[in-house]
Amino acid sequence: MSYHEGPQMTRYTPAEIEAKWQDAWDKAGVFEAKRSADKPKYYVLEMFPYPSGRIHMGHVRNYTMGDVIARHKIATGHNVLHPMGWDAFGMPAENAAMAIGGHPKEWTYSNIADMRSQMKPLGLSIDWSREFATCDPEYYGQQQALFLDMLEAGLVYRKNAVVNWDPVDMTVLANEQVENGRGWRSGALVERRELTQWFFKISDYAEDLLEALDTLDNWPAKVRLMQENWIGKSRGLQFSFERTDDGAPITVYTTRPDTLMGASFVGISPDHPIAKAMEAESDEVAAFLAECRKGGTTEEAVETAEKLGMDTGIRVKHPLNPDWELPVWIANFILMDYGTGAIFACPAHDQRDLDFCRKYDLPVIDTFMALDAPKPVEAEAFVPPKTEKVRWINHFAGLDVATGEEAINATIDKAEAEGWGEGVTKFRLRDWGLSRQRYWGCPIPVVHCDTCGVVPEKKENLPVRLPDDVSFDRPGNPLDRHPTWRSCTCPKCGGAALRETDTMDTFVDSSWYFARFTAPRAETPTVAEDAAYWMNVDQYIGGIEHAILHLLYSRFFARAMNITGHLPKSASEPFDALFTQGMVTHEIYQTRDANDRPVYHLPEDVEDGKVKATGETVEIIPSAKMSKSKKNVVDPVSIIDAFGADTARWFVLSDSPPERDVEWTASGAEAAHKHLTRVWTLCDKIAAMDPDAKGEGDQDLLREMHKTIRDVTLGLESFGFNASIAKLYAFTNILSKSKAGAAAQKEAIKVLAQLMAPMTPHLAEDIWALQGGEGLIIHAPFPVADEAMLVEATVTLPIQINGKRRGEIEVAKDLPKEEVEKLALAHEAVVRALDGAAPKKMIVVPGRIVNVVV
RNA sequence: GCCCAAGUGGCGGAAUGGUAGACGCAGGGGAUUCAAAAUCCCCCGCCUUCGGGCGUGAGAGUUCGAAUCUCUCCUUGGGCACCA
Repeated sequence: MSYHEGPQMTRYTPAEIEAKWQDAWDKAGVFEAKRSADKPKYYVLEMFPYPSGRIHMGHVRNYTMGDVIARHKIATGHNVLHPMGWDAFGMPAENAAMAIGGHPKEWTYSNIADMRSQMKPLGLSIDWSREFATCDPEYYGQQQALFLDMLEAGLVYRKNAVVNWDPVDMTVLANEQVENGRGWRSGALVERRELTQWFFKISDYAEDLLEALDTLDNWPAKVRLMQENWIGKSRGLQFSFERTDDGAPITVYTTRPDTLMGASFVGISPDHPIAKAMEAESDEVAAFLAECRKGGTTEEAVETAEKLGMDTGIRVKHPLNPDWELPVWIANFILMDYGTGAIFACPAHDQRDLDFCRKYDLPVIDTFMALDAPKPVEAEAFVPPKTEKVRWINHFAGLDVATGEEAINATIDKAEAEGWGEGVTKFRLRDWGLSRQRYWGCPIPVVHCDTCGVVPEKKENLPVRLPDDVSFDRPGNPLDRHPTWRSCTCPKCGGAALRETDTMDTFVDSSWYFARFTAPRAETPTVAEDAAYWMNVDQYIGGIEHAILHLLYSRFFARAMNITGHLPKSASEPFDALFTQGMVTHEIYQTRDANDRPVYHLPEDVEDGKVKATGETVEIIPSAKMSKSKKNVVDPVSIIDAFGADTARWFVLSDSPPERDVEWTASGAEAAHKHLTRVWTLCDKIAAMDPDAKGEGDQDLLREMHKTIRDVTLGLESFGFNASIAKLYAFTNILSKSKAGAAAQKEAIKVLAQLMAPMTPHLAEDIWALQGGEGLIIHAPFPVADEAMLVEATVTLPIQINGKRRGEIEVAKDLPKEEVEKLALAHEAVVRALDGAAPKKMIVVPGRIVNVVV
């Protein structure tokens, strides 16, 4: 450290300075959000975590991004709300109780305490006074009040729906508890079984939720597209097939009515009323339906299951030709939830129908063929885009060459004119089933009374609290078998009644927490003035895995909360801007045991490709999402202990664009730390300069400084944190080599600290203090680039020949096109390429490029 | 099976129609040091007959010009309604 003159250099000791500044922020209460009219408000929110007990690098990345935004907004004069809470209900707590004993409540609250203490050293700009957990009775009691208001508003109802049923454990299983069609604990083959369950009428809002996607300009296009596809608006034809017996007609819905002449059979869902009626009378049908009900409830399980069918013996008449009879089959791939639960199959133009027809030897009839290479369908269905023109065979509306779209419209028009069918709009979106047959969730606040039926609990009796004395030694819902909890009095007649034992889906908890943060201690779900002031969330940040369900449910809830008076109309779209960040990944280190089974090793136990303890060589598997089972995890706490929070923060932002995955590498973390040490040392060096010392290149340094301000700011405003950091690296290089005078260097290092402050707030505060900055850096106005310093007199124009770069010329910024052409033609590379001939064409894009076509 | 993304040097990535590889890691060379660590400086896509040629998962297309736009395919990741 003796390579330059000056006082004894200090060491960069993050442990000391980080604690010091966190303490200073706390004392000054800088992150406490208060309503005030003097500044614009800014609400930044990261998706709140599930309290698993340990924070992981994904959390560090997520919360650091939010923190960068929050700190930048504070520095640009905003009144910032940046809260934190816990998505605390859910299955893992019950699983832990089953596996290791204890109570979900104790497990959860102890995890929250652990995670909070791991999170605090990161120095996040969080208003901890607003913290809550969704399992706090103060929170879920308000959620129950919301539920009652929604019930009253007609947004909640009960109906039957299928669940995964474990016939051995006699319990409902979550999708993730079904492994290869078997229950995770019992190993029994899972069945689909119907239960009466509670639903939110999200389908009432299908059209609105779809249309409003267009207003979400600051959401990723891919998220909007995913939601659009999920809502799945379609226009099709609904009509009925008359039966040849005297049974009621079978109503079908199809999005491809134009293929009606290619109909092969009519298919009904195993859950269709006709199938169910037959089940009671026929052992054969009952056995077939039992077969269809094997397997889980997921769409994936249903769609990838082997296609099964059974001829019901029922025959129907083709609507266009009463002499044409079609068989009615029960088919396991038809969903009762979509359309009418019945279809007609056109195997020539639908692969699924074709597979089915080939298997069961049903006819395949072409209805149209390609214009260029017409050939009958064999093993592959012919499914061109609906916008492609095709040649129709025997089209009943007289079409010859037309697109699918045109044919669909013609068919619907014809059906409506002739009165045998109508064009209808349907949505793929189903109502939201919120019932869960589990303990650790928000109790649904209704009672079942023998005389009054289903009765809402009175609001003054909320919260309906979960009982603490429960056990998890048996499968099933402990609320069901609790000796006394269910007993209550009917709010309506005062007679003896039983409580509902279903609890709410945890997605309900996370569908309004953002609104609760605006008034977290209120005796009502929200407070009008606070909601009006803080909503909407200006920037929401979270994982892409929540692109559909969580975000769609939250959008629905915001609407429901508006009509029940808990949110203003303007908050119907609660998230003004959304950013979906990528995961943190790491290589996987694997060896094999005596039985050739894989054994995984923590990164900290591996050195130079060998297991430290045994010297075994590890196999390196490419980076994947950090997971405990693969042991490719790096504990943020140990990184903070080794390098400090600023290093961890700097690294998770530096190496990859925020929306992409970032690979954690030990060398990358060390490099980040090395860089921060370098900035620290540079600060010391500048502080030690004679304040009056003159130098050379002051203007150049300041010019670069202003360019850096411009570029870093742009990065901060557009989630280009990695780009901002690259510019900060570059400017640090320039500053450390600069021979400028003391005043310019001091200005430069202070601005550098300010630009770094959102990412490395502790280091920045320390530099600011050492360089005599006024107050806390977090309160100092963010630097603004001076436009005058950004203007360049000349510009370097690349010269291309046939689009390939072959040279460059330096020209005045506003040199006329003709002059540029002359200079380009005089360039030696151009002269050589032309070899005396005239150029075919010249493209001059002022200030950008010259392209000579020869 | 269906829906949505992503693919660029040895590695992470930059450039969103205009100089491909900014910035960082790894690597190589040098300075400093008794030596090392640390630090500092320089080099660093591939091939080359030193003219240049090739190069952004593969193949085609649009354009004066394509990593960027279009189509087909391959691979990887996310979601599929009871994981959160």
